[in-house]
This record gives sequence, C-alpha cells and structure tokens, in this order.
Amino acid sequence: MTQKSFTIGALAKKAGVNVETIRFYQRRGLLVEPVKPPKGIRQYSERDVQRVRFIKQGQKVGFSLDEILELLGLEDGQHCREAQEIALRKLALIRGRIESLRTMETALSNLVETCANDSGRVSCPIIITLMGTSA
Amino acid sequence: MTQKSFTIGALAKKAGVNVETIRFYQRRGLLVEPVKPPKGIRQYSERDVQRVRFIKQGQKVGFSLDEILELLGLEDGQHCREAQEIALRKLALIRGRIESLRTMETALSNLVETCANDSGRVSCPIIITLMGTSA
DNA sequence: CTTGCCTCCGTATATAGGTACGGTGCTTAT
DNA sequence: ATAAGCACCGTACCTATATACGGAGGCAAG
Repeated sequence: MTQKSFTIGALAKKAGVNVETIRFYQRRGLLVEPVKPPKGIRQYSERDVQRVRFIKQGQKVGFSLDEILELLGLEDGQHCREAQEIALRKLALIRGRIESLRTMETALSNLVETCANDSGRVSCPIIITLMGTSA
Repeated sequence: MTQKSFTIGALAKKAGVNVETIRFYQRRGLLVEPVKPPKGIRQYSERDVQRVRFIKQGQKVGFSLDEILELLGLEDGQHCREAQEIALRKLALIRGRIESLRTMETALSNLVETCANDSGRVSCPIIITLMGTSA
C-alpha cells in the first residue's frame, strides 16, 4: 500500500536514488524542500517520487539538470508565452534526438540481422548513417 | 573543397571541437592516433571527422564515452557473436530511450497546443505521463 | 634569420553530477 | 533510560568529461 507521505529516506528508496542525491536536487532547485514542521521531519509525497523519476529519465535521454529544471518549470505552470517558447525549443531537440536514435536503431538492427545469417566478421555502418542530423 | 588529409587543428575545426578534445579521445581509445611520420605531423581524414561527430551525437542521446567506444567497436568490425550481443543490448537501450523521448514529445506538443488556446496559466502533464517508462 | 603559428606532449585545472563523512539531536524499541 | 536508526546540515571528496597551460621544436612569410 502507498502512504500519502513519507520521509526523505523512503523517498530516496522509492525513487531508486541516494538520500544525498535528493538533497543535492533540492539545492539545485529541482525539488522543493518541504517546510519543516518546527521540531519535526520533512514530509514527501508521491509527487516527489515522480519528479525524481522524471529527472532520471531526462538524464538518460541526454538532458542536463539545467534543461530538466526548465522542463519542470513547465510542469509547475508559468505564463503561456514563455512556457510555449521553451517547449518548442525542447521539442526540436527531442525530435532530433529521436531521429538520431532511430538511425542508430536501424544500423544496429541490420547488424544483428546480418549476424543471424553469417557467422564470420561483421561490420556496421553506424557512423556514416548518423552524420548530418542536427540534434 | 574537401582535402583528403589534414592536421589535428583542421580536424578539430571541422568536427566542431577543441584540439585538446581530439587528443583526449585518442587517449581514451575513441580515435586512433595516426602514425607520425618521422619528423612530421600526424595526418587526419574525413573518416576521423565522422567519428568525432558520431561521438558527439552519441553523447547527445545519452551514451557515455565507454558506451560509444563499444558502438565504434561494432563499426570497426569484430566477431559476430560478440557484436550481436552488444548490438542487442544497445538496441534495447535505444528503444527505451526513443519511447521516453516520444512520451516527452507528446506531452510537450500537448502543452504547446493548450497554450495556443488558453492565454492564462498552463499546467503540463509532462511528469505524470513520463512515469514508469523503462529507458 | 627572426617572428608567429602550429604540432606535440605532459600536467594541471575546471565543470557537472553526484557520493561520503561527521556531528547533533529526535524517536522508538528494548 | 539507553542504544539504534534516521533526519538534518555543512563540508569534503569522487568520477566523467573536458579544457587550459607551458615548454620544445618545425616550417613558412616577411
């Protein structure tokens, strides 16, 4: 069962990161430090777990923490024009990256296929096919 | 016009990186250091430019230099079984990343669209939609 | 034949993104 | 009421990926 609020240690565990990492993200502004009840312990929610996971996903696809901060800013809601501008910039990046990845995917699939037929040496033209993309 | 061979400085310029970076990649085994003619200067080719660009592309989609080294190993040709294994592993990663990026793409497109309709504040489903993907 | 610019090489420093450490003070189970 | 186990906080340290620095030597233009 899912509690609605828990400690930093539990948050870290749920999100699959180190406690120190949570604190690091707070310092970087990627996570809000919940108010500390006087004499108490800060409480976290599922929402925080999701944010951390989002950060990790973003990193895996090549975004820096600063970029992810921008993306999270969109989530938090801000004036439309600014949000839209950022979103459009990120969209362009994302699309370029998808294209790069697809090119790699094709090259690797071909390699695997070739391999299935022939069991000698193989080589994969992964480089040539990737040039010229813009992401 | 494209010369067939040039110096490290030219290579760096063509590839859009620093000379020091080229040397760093050589130390890391990502680029082969061309033989130095006695008393001479090492010569580089378009192929090197492509390799460097590939490295940069790879980084943009979230691969580390070590992972890129593996991918370049495929390009260079090696025994099938090993190559296939590596290729399959990378394919899985790549597919996961494409999926993550697509999710982000959808979320951001929606955001942009919402923006076009509403000129107040927006709240973006970006985080929620991204949770649980596996890349 | 000197002045610059470049290669070459080794070493030192920088930046991003964590990760570890050490002390203090709650709470809780024993 | 004491010992364990966390939270909290500041600071120090670590890894990956560059980037900079500084001296020696080659080559070409003025």
